[in-house]
Amino acid sequence: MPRKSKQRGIILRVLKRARTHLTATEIYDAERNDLPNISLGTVYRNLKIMGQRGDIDVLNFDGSLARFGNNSYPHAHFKCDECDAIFDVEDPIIDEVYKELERTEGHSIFTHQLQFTGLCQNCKSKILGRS
Amino acid sequence: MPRKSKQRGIILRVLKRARTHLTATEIYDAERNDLPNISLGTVYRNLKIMGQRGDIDVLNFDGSLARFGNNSYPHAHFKCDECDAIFDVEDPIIDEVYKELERTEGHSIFTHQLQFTGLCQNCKSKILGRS
DNA sequence: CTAACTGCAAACGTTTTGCATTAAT
DNA sequence: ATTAATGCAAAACGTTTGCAGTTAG
Repeated sequence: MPRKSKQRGIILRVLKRARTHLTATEIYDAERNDLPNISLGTVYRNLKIMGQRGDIDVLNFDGSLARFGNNSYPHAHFKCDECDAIFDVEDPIIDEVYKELERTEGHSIFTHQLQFTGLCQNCKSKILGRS
Repeated sequence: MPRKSKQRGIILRVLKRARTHLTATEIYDAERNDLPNISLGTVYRNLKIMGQRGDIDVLNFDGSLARFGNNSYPHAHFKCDECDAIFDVEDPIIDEVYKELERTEGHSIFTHQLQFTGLCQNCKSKILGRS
């Protein structure tokens, strides 16, 4: 049975406080403020466990990895092409989409992942000028 | 300006013939039937080019990479948890979803990627018994 | 002839793993 | 006391890159 660990607790705190999704190395760096001796291996081990448990949100945009804390409730992701920040956005996939797809395709759907890319509000005004 | 290459042509043929999406190494292995001396580096180089050109479909499900030929028209993907095969499925995200999200979130959306997981028709009947 | 493309092998960044030690229960 | 979790370092993995030679235009 799993035990509590200071290291895992702090990972979750780091993720909850972050404004955007973080890579393993960014988490590692942040966590060293509190636990200077934590190892990157431990961060990876815990992120894996927490991802499997569903405690956090594991995200692969292009082959690099980012994670997110407090897997609050269903949401999709938006990544800005310009500044690379990742935002949570409303998820338009509802039960009826599952049902309709299951009907047309014949598979049984359990989960989904939805990602958008484009320009975030911030970068948009920088580029287009703040009219 | 880009030139033709036997290697790149065969990659596309391999992808078009494949029943499911392939990893770089699988493509490499398949291609060695025709070009025994092709190198894995060349496969990666070409997959990258073809992906950028939009000739093929580049897919990241969990940190591993799969690709798909003949980027026919917009579709979503379904991966079977049991047999790991990837199927193209109908994409429920339509223009109006973009518009609605842009309105509520304030970002400008250019692209999206949508992936489902679950049990494919085949594995479902294997597991549940062919009633 | 030019330069895009190749094969090869070395290098790279990310993630995983083995092992002896530490710490939660 | 038991054994999950750790730090450390080495290894594994997928991918990229430098280079000299080849090939398409």
